[in-house]
Amino acid sequence: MDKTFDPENIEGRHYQEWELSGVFSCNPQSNAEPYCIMMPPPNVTGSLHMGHALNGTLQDVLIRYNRMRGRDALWQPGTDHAGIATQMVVERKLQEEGLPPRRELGRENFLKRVWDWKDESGGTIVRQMRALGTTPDWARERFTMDEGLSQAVLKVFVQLHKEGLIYRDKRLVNWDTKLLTAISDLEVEEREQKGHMWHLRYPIEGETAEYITVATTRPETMLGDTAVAVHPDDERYKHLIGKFVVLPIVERMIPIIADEYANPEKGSGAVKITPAHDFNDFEVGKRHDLPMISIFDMHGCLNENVPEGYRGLDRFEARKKILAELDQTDLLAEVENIVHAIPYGDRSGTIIEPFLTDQWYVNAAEMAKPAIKAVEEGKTVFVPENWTNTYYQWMRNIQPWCISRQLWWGHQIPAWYGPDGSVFVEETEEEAMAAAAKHFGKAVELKRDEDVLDTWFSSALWPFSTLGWPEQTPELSRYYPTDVLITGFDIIFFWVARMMMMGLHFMDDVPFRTVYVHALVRDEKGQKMSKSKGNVMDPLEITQKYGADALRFTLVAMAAQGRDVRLSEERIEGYRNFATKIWNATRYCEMNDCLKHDGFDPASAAFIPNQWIIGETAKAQAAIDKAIGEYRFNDSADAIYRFVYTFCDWYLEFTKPLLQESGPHTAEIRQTTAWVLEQILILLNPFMPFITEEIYAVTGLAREGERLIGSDWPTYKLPDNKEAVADMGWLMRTISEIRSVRKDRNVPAGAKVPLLVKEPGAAIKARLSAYEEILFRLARIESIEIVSAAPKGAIQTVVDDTVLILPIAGFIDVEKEKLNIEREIEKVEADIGKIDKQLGNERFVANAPEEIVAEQRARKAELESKLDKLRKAREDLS
RNA sequence: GGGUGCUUAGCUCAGCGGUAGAGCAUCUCGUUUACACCGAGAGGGCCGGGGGUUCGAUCCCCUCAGCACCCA
Repeated sequence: MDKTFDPENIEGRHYQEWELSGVFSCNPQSNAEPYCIMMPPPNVTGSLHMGHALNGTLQDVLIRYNRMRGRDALWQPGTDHAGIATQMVVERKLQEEGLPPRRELGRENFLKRVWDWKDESGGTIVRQMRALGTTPDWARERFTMDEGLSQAVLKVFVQLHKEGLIYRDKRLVNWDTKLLTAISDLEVEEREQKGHMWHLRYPIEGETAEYITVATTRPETMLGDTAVAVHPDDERYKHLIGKFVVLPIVERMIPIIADEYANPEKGSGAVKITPAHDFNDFEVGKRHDLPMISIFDMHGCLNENVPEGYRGLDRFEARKKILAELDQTDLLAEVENIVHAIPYGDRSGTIIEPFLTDQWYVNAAEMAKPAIKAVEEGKTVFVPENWTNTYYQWMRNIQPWCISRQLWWGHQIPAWYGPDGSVFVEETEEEAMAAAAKHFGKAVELKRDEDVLDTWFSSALWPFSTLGWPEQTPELSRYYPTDVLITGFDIIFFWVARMMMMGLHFMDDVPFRTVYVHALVRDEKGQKMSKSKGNVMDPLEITQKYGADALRFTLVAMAAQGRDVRLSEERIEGYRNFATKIWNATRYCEMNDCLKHDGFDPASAAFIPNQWIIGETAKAQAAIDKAIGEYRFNDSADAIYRFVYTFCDWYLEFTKPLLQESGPHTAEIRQTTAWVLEQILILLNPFMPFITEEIYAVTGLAREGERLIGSDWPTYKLPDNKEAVADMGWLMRTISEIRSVRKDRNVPAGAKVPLLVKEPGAAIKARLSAYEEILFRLARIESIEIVSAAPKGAIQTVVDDTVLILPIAGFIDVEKEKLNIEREIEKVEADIGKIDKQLGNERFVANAPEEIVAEQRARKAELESKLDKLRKAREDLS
């Protein structure tokens, strides 16, 4: 074996072997209990970032672990067509290549180009996931625009429409003036910005020099004002209600109305109402049956509904011009500097315009009801559970979901319009024609709705559409509901909530039993990684530099519940070193002929250190099981990490001297070492699949054709090993204490010293003799002698209640030594004082659990014995 | 404005009613045939402030301060 592990050379090879071996595949025919995870489908043309790496690693740990535990594991992979994002990329490409924009190109030609782009770059992210060592069932990979999934979309749309849960409505939407499409309220990002509040004076009709002042952040919308509202109880304005103002510039007469939306505390207390361009005003307009005058076109430029001089102006130019004109006519009362939130499109980055259009909506409030109930009843559980509140809060205040997008890339809405505008929603054009013929009494020409559906509409079906729905496939009945969904909190609303709604409606059961919500990956300073900040870490570069195992282990080790992952390269380097450590431990095993354990039964181990390390192996396994079962990924990583260090630092060091020459336990030590090494490989495999697989192969621990990925997760049946734990605990404490004393007194590392033990009991005597060789080597001791008193100038120290004496007079300063002991005595006295205070408290003794009281009494006795010995040691020094 | 987190060693973070922990960093030592991508040892903490509950609070409750994020 080489001296260091070289991940780059072996990762690709092992991955290929795994994939070809077929272990990634689920097996619907098997008798094993199924275990299923739906991969959140990444954007088909995207590339892998750290968020994907974290998400994928956690899922892979669960899948590998459960596969090893004998479950029939299905990790369903796939990609999402990402309507807006993908269409934007292709449109930008057209521009770069000097080609005509999409509307000139025509729908068919444009879509062909998008598909070309999808074919060209579509595999990227999926290939990149392989570099991480993730093991989804690639053969079942799906794409949201696959035929089957598209069929599911049609069926769902049509059925929900027939049930009245999807409907067409004219209302205000969030309109993106750059992408020229509606977007959902979730795709709008509010950004705090400095701006102005302009106070405008509107002349009252029929009065000279009487005005009502309204304040607005968007003066350009005044061209669409159809009322001024005041609060019904506002004494200042009561006399004006029912009168009219003359809208400046436009010269339109608009009423002064009473509505509680007007807030008397804010500004002048009067507010302009523009029902076609503000969500609140829209509601006011509906209440008062006001006209809704739309003044913008889809590009955000003023349309024919405004005075001639303003037509065609961009909304922000119009603002300047209006302010100038109002200022000139002395109708601009005041300009106030304020900070306010402005809506931006999360994709386009442009300011979103509330815009009055016809769109398709899902009655989300209705569909949310069962989805809320399911979580209330515990059918789906969030981990960490506080996300439940976030889910409820959103679901209980849910707005109609606008699902139509004025795009071409996506699922075209299955709605056809007749000559009179009546709509026929059917899965196919033929059915729509038939329905229309029935409606009109004759065949008519129909025009299909040009719009497509929000991408999240199709991904909401993912947990059942990927399993074959609407066909009743064996997979559908076997794997739905899935076991767990692993996802980031940023898409709880976008995706998780919608899957809940669709799953319950069409499958009559929740899509997943558990939702594990992980945090965002940030940089080491806690900043969100972004290309513009230049702080992104590319998972592939990291993988090349440190190995996929190191990255995976780091992500798992840092995935504590409820915390963001602050990733630093140092940490990754540290876990790369951990991998090297295991590699070198294996080399040691190889050199010492510790790679075979044929027929070894760990329960039969006779040598105490062997019993102990075997017991520790079982403890590590139990800790990993517990941690993974509770989705405490960081704890699982910690458990295996610690165990590997215990094995290397203590067990291997204990047994080293015993392997130098043949003794009564040599054979069993070799077998135990080999056995524990193999257990480490298995237990670590879900976290670090490459290095463990490689070691398994090169050491010959694997039998012909066997791979760790397909091996069984262990469970151990072992005899009680309390004695071994006690012995080894004592041995480790003793060695550490002697090392510490030597170091404190600057005894040269190479110098061997005698160890004197003062009047030990029978048990300690036995230990001293049993582990003599180990003590000699690890504590650099040359002899052990039982004595009844310490010689002059020797160091005394107490382990448990045994006095250890190191006659190293040459290295010590008696005065300093006295101080050392004095300090130690003070510490022990303070501890005893604390316990005395507790035990002296009647209420403690009466109320505290018995075992706590007993524990404190025992501790006190131990400390007193120690104190006694320390005092004697102090006397000996003087 | 409403909500949710967070505040523990120099840094990044675990822990969470009963003796304060890890990694990294720092300091010291290291010709021991696995490993310097290493080992051994050490230093370093009013567990954000204040109140309460409790025999006992870093942990539970209230409150204040600061910092994040989400929703309006």
